[in-house]
Amino acid sequence: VSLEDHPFVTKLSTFMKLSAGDLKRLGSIFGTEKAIKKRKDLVVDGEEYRNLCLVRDGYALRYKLLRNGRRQILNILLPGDVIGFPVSFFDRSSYSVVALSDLTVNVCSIDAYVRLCLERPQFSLALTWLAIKEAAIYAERIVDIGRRTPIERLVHFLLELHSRLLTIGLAEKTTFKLPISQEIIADALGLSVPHLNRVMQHLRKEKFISNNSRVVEFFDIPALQTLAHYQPLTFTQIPLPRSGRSSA
Amino acid sequence: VSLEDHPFVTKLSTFMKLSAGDLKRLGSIFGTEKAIKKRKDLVVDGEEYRNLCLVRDGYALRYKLLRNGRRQILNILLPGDVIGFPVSFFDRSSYSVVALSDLTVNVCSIDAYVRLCLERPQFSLALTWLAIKEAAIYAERIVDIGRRTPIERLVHFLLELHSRLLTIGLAEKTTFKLPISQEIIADALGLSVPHLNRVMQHLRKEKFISNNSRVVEFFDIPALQTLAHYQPLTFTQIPLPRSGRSSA
DNA sequence: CGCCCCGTTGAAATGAGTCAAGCCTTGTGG
DNA sequence: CCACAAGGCTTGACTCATTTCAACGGGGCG
Repeated sequence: VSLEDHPFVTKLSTFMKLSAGDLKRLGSIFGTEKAIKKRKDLVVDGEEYRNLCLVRDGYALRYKLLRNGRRQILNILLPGDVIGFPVSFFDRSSYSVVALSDLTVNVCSIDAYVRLCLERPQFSLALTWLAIKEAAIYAERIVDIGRRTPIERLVHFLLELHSRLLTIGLAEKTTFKLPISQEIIADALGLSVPHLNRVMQHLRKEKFISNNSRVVEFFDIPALQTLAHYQPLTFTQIPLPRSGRSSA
Repeated sequence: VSLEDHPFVTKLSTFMKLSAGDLKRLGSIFGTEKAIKKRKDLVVDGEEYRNLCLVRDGYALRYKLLRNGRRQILNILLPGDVIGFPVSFFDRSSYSVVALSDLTVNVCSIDAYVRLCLERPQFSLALTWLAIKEAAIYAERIVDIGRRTPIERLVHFLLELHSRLLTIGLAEKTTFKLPISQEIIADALGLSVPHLNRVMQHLRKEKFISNNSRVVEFFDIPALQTLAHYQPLTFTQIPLPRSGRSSA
């Protein structure tokens, strides 16, 4: 199976070079493509899960449900993201993942990936970089929820989503499709649905954004970035030696 | 320099085996031990930082300061933790790190560590595991701040800190030294200081914990775990082949 | 001895949640 | 093709948890 056009590869390419041989090995591990139906649970809180699972197409949700029925959404998984962060590295999951839309994914066990890493260490570094990126996204969410006002929070969330969609080619410069309901945004930002709704209306009224039928448009990105204290971050390249020591 | 008794090594040992040769190579990279004064900035928001830096002794704080003067604390860095997550992997930092106490650290550049990884891939996997652990801590913090009540939040925070201190041998079964002020806890949990104070008093009054001169004692850990929805997590071992392929 | 940090307390103000209802849109089945 | 159902969006009124602001006390450190 060829992975060249896989959004995961697109993401990897932003911080490392992949040789044809690398791609082939990746393909040999992530060969099987799997279709998942909307609403299907991929990971269940409390159960064991030990795979890397790459989203090729569609959206998913990583979340935790508390006893009192409250839900906190940790992240929205886009094409190229890894289902299995961070749960595959613990004896059992503490989060759930559910498909938001119909999904196609490529699955590979942790064990198989580790074997690949021992053979080609750059893949292990790639995994580190991805885990770090995940941590960085979470860190910004903490700041969002902990100390930013609801308006700032929402804007920050939208800017981040836009930026992530851009890197996998699923957004325009000032516009993108927002594939999620307000309930989901509220649960991601630690707000109630009515309040989120009012904040959204405020943003529309003040002409910061428009938002019709799940398409968001930013009217003044620099202003929004300032408002939300948004700092676009660029990854460093993995500092691999320039020699061909790791080619096929 | 010998690292055998370094809390970082203690942490690594919980999920991988380190040969004598591994330790020696690690020592060759993290050789220099550095003393840092209390209150000294280690990482500054907006500047470049590109080191792994291991805390051997003392405490530090990773935080972000917003324009309006609000501060969100991302994590409290304990002995064995890595200063440089996640900022060393981006072109410039978006967080600051400051020493909470006098500190001794071992520093190593990212480049040097990556060279080590290419030579011994298991170190690269170790870094992945650590990054994942960091992400998992952040994830729980998101749930804390987003959807747990202030009491749950505080208890969860204390349990987690206790568990982290236990793995590096700095806590007793039901007791530990809490090296931080209420202002810091408040900024970590997204609460105001007066309110955190009242929540703390509540916990004491209800005989859940005692807390004198920065020593915390838990009276009924299972009850506290239930109260806070706390799920202790155990890391999986890195699934390295049992053969000695990676020995010195 | 005095200062400063830290913990503590109180009163008042408010932002955000809750509950409940209505409407609009989308998808679906007859 | 229409009718209905279901989910998602919007609105309002009310409540109260939490913040804010301000002041005080104690204890350790210089």
